[in-house]
Amino acid sequence: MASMRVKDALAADVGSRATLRGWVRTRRDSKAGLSFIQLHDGSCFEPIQVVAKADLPNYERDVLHLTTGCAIEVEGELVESQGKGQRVEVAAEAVRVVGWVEDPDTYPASAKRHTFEYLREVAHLRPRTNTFGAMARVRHRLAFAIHDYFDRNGFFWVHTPIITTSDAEGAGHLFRVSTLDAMNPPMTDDKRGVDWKQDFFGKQAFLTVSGQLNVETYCCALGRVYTFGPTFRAENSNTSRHLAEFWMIEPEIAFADLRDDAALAEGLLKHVLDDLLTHRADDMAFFDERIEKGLIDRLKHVIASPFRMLPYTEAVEILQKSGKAFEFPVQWGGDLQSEHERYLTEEHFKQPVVVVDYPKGIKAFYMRLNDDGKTVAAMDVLVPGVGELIGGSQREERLEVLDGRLEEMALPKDDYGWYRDLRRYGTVPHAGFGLGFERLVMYCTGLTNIRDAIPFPRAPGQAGF
RNA sequence: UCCCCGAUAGCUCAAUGGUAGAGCGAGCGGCUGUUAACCGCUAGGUUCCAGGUUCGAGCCCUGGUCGGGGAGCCA
Repeated sequence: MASMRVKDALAADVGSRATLRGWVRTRRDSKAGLSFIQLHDGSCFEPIQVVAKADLPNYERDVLHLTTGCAIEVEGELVESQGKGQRVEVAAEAVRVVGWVEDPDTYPASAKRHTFEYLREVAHLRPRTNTFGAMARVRHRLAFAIHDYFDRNGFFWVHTPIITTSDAEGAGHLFRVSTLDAMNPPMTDDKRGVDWKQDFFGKQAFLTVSGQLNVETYCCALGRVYTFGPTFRAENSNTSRHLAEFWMIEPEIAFADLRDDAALAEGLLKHVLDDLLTHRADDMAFFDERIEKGLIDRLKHVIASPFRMLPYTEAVEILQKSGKAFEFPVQWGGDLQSEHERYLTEEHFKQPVVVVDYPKGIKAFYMRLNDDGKTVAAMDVLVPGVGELIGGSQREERLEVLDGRLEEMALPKDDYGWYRDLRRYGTVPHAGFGLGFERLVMYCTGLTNIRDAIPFPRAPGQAGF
């Protein structure tokens, strides 16, 4: 008989026959001559209850020794449950042990509450817990919904490179990619440094920090494009919101300005939240009950209300008039600190806020200079609990202005040859943003540490598993 | 990288400088169509590492390592 997944068994008609395979979550015995086994196989949040009676030939030998984590195969009939808590259960006719837990006393994912800190140390077993099973399914659904939204709106997924030789993307420290012998690298003739010409790519290479510059080229040909892939930052940042390896979604739209960009961000977020609540209602109910009370209502509120657009200059005024004693003073021209962003989105507006038109001095070279000459068409989408979920901008499409910005920031024009070409050959206004996927997962689940929003987190000093 | 806090049983945590304990988990037994089951018993320890102070250190001091919270950088 073909095996059935728990998800389908829970929805199947009473009287159906089923073979189920999965892992034991708990076992409870009754002296009435039967054992209850909660079996999960990852297909959905709920486990299914298996009722194994004492007349099974291996009841004494096997069933009574099943512990949390054992892998089993159960064959039987789906029957109406006599107990409360579940509609159907499996009346087992055979229980086969596929894999035992060798020492139940030290099984790292035993049937008790574990802290997230501890579970990070057993990242290979934590997917068996409620929380991390749910996290994995939510991640999948969010990724699916993102692709779905873009596809429906005429976007094309562009696969930008992971390895880049452009060290000028201006977004933090890079991880070097090299095949040279680190102990004894070839040196230049003057012995002053490593001779990168002899390296694999004939020049220095790194892991990408952003696909933006690359995706802009396809934007200026296909019109609506996006990237969705891993990105890397070699920054020594130790916070609950940063990873050294994270996934980023970067749409780029042609013939568009910052307002179009903000509208896209809002449309995308609302679509994926709605899709998630619809398709992963089981996991979301768990996050709502156990991780963050009121989570579902919060997300529904976000879907229902328009995002608040807030020019940076107004944000500064609000902060200055707030009467709050901030650790860092608020003044026009400086970047908003975490505490400022938190105040705006968590206390003042209590909803996502799109801060736009930042001072040019604190933003990247490629952001479009506004007519005031002081600000650039940049935006940050700030959300309660997570902070900066999205960072984006309208790109500078005027070659002479772009060159002026490069010069201002002392960046070598020659390094931006192909990027500048886009402004020389049929340039158009265009805009885009970067959405941190793990931050989205945090925002949607209520998880408060980004290391719990990705299967295998990479952070300074952490790359086990 | 900076500031603060922490590290004791498989896990979560107690323990005036003087015999290292509990809850959960685990094993065994009891009870029960159970469902975070319940009741009883039992096992389980190089107190993170290296030094130091002391008659005596889980506790005090110094230096590491690792973890957490916050900050910066950002997504």
